[in-house]
Amino acid sequence: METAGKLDRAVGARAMKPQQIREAAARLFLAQGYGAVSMDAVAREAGVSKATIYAHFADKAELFADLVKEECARQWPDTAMLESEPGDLREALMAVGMVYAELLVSPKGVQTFRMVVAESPRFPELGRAFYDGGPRLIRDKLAAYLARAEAQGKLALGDPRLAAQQFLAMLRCEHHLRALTGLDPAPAPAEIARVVAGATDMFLRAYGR
Amino acid sequence: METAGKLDRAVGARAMKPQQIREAAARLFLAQGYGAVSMDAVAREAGVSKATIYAHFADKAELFADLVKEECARQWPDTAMLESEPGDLREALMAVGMVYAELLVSPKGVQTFRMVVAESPRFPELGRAFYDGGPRLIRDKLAAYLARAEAQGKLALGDPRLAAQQFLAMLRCEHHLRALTGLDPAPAPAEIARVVAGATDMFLRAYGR
DNA sequence: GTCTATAGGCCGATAGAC
DNA sequence: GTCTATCGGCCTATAGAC
Repeated sequence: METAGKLDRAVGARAMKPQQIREAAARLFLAQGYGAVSMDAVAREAGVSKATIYAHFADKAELFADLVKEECARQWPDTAMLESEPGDLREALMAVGMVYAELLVSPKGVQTFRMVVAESPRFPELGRAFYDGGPRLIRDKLAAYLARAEAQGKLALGDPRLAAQQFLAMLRCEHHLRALTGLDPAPAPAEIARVVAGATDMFLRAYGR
Repeated sequence: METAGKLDRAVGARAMKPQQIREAAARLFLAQGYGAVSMDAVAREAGVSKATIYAHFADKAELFADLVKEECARQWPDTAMLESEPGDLREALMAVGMVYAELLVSPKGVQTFRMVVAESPRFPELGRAFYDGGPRLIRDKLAAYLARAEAQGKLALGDPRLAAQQFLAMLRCEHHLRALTGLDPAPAPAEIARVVAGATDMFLRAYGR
């Protein structure tokens, strides 16, 4: 197609088709899983031929692993608020709790979690990318934040890392479980807020001064 | 085979082959997932022909769903301790916490969780069977137990159900996450005990009297 | 780089003998 | 009920033209 060819050169979009492929494959794989998506389906969704896919990706496994790893790296929320000096603790816990809890039950969050858990036996790299880039990172940042708050006399923790784990675990609540099992794909934001407030209250009752 | 035929009749084992099929299929499906297991593989593992499988199960989907549902119903631990009158609270929380936390990271527990989460989009019944038979049941029993303890003046809860969720969520901890993602398939029992003790301590600090 | 066409294999499910 | 043998289809991956 002459027009498309000229457009490619006009915008310097050498990586246009590869990008189309990545986006189409990500949509399909995340929604349906590795085994249920055929390369024909990816080609159709991307509007290219199957041969074009194989010109850019070695095989189906590489395409899948590439995309899921990318999704693992990108989806995590901004936690800059945990790097500043501790101000109002309740406010900080509510804020970080809300963004994390909402991510957990969001469509993207649920799909990514599903793929990683389902395919990590065959793609061990996915488990590593997901855990290190997400839960582990957040836990470390929160643990450091809590330790600083304790140094300021605002908390009485035994083990900051354990305390961080406990708070985050309370966010991976039944709403998360119900979203993962398809029983409640989209919990109401008010419900999420209630759980986050509950976790914050309980955390401060146990560890606050 | 004459001998096997006589044996079948001798022990009245009309359902011998079906049982072999169930066990073989359960092993393979739980370990490798729906898409990765072929009916040929099930036949080989069970020591029967493919046609025999289809004489007992309508198709691959039914066989899979049957087995996973069965596993969902069977695996949950005994929670009779939550039905008696509340005695020592710390002891009860530690006991129920240990059996639940150990189940969560056990090979069977991890495999079942993986299958349910991975396949619930295509098999919604699995999500229902898992959630209602497991997490929901335990949560309801624990909530009722905590409410009775509160009536005895042993606790000061806002919402018993929320409190039960919080305690159980702390058991679905990072060990669970790491087991699901294949990063740490078998956490040390001492590590589990530490998490359960931590959850119990924190719970009693927040809600105890 | 991108296409059409196809190789080559495996899979789910069934037919028919016993 | 159980087997052997096989069908039709779909899937991954590639060859070869442009």
